[in-house]
Amino acid sequence: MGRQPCCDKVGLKKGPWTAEEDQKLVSFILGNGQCCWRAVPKLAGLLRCGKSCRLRWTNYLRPDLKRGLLSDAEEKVVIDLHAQLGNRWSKIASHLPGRTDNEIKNHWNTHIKKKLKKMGIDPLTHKPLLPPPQQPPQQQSPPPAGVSPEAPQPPPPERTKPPEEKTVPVPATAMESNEHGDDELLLLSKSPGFCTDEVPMMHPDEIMVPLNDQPPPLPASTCCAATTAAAAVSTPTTSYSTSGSSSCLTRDEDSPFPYMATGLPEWLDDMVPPPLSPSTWHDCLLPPPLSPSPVYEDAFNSYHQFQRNDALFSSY
DNA sequence: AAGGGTCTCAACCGCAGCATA
DNA sequence: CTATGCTGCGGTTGAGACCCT
Repeated sequence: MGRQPCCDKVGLKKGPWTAEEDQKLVSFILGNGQCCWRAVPKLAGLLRCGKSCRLRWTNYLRPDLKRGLLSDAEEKVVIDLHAQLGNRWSKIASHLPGRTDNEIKNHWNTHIKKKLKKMGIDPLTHKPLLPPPQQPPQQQSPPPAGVSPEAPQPPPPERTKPPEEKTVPVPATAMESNEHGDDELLLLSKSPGFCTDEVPMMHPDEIMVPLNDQPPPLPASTCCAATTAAAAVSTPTTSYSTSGSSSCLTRDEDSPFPYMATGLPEWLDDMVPPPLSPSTWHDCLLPPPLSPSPVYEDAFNSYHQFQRNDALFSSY
């Protein structure tokens, strides 16, 4: 009945990851692609459970992550989307390429919540904070600036699904703030909505690196197989360029590929081991799909779309 | 300079829904 | 159809960094 347990949880390490563990995990994934997380720790020689590996990769090691604080524009998008979706961080994150749900959640709790309270806005309801006691709930005052007047009540804090959310509506304020660029926001809203954990299963054979149309140039020192693979092992949402023109990654601090912007850590230099043979994967679990993934073609096709989105961000 | 308080964020926990045998 | 395992997600925690007195 059922499946094999993912891990026995006995003798597994917990707590902060060491550089050595990071190295093992990155090395393994760059060399072998992402297959079943359950099998990763065993194959990578890690005393961690697959869940922990997945989290570490998606929240910290993924090469396409942006680092640093959210920009004002990103913050605004988060606020608007939160007004629509509530605490559905993964959905919100899917609209912010290079950001993880965990990162957005943290930023919300540590920065945005305070900011909104300071502005007299209830971060839960996105309505003006009620003045002390004896106040009937749900007053009808107009919504504050930056909050969509038509934004429905965010779902209750519990994990209940909002009534309808097939298409995430573009925040009205964002739309209004961009009269001539509606299509760009629409594009944003229609962009492949990948949650940060929804990294497509990949195998090195699947990695497709755009060769024409000037892909983002890599720093000379990092133009190695590892870097290329690192750049390619990413969700389609990350194939955008953060620069407004051409396709160069010029803003280091905003680079979706932190290792590219700052140079790969030394330990990545001679990383990328020979990939596991399919039979090794087989030994562990299912064989990975070996045909080229159309996902990355789509990603590359939407390359310019994201360039436009970036322009939109900078116009806030 | 030291001690204490506050803040930040990586990582863990546990639940819900889905997949599979 | 049922039992069990897996994955994804949101909430929470706690160690380290930072700030203030």
